[in-house]
Amino acid sequence: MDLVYEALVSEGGFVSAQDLYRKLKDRGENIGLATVYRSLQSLSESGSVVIARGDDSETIYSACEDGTHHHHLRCKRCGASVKIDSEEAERWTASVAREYGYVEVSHTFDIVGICPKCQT
Amino acid sequence: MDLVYEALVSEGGFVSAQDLYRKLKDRGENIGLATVYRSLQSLSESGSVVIARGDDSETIYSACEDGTHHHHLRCKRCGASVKIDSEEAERWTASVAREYGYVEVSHTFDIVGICPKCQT
DNA sequence: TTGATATTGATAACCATTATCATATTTAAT
DNA sequence: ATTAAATATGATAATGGTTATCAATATCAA
Repeated sequence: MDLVYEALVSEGGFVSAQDLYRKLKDRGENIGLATVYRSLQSLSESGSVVIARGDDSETIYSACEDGTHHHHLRCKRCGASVKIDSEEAERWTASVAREYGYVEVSHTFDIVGICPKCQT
Repeated sequence: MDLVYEALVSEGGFVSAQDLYRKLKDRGENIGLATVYRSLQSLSESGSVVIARGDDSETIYSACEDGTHHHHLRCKRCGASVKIDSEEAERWTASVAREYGYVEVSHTFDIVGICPKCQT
């Protein structure tokens, strides 16, 4: 679990479990794919890893110590992400929910683009 | 394809391909699962069906003729959804993208709650 | 009609994720 | 330190949604 977390931290952005597993194996670590999945799930439950789901069918993970609610702007090329404040958007969703009488409203934002480094 | 579209329209909200297939079969239609997937994909490409991805691993679809960019507030119980205007949120994402120098930024919002009808 | 093209349904293949299980490792109590 | 119980690990099988394959059928043009 520590191994997985460190690898994810050194990754610096979003990465899939499969990719993380491959990189750990390439580095010579003796680790199983199941352990990578288990660790990522535990870490996300404990709040030190955030989960996102891109357009493809893979779930992607990123180390993030910030337990407060926020969102990420993610690079579709390299997976790098910046934490973004979303007060405005929070207020917007709350008012929309109220307007239509929906309760227990939660939201997930997937905001992707190309980061400055990945722009040729 | 027409059959799938009509079934999706009569559904009135978000539903998975598997569920739609089951309902069509239960109704006595002679249709294959592959055709349901193919039709939904074509329809989403032509812009008459929108795609969302819930918490679970299923992709869900909803008929939506509106080609303009907007979002949906969806009920996690019954799949019903209301179209919501998102001007505010659009401006917010655009300004965030500019702030961090990201280009070609797109976003997907998944906003779910419990609709008035499903509140006991 | 007839031949070419496209669509369909059944089913196999795919692939990310999860469950299983025997082994190894850690922990706790004596 | 020893040992027994509890837990974590790695390998691999199983799961399930989605896609690819392919023969059969339907559509269309000449």
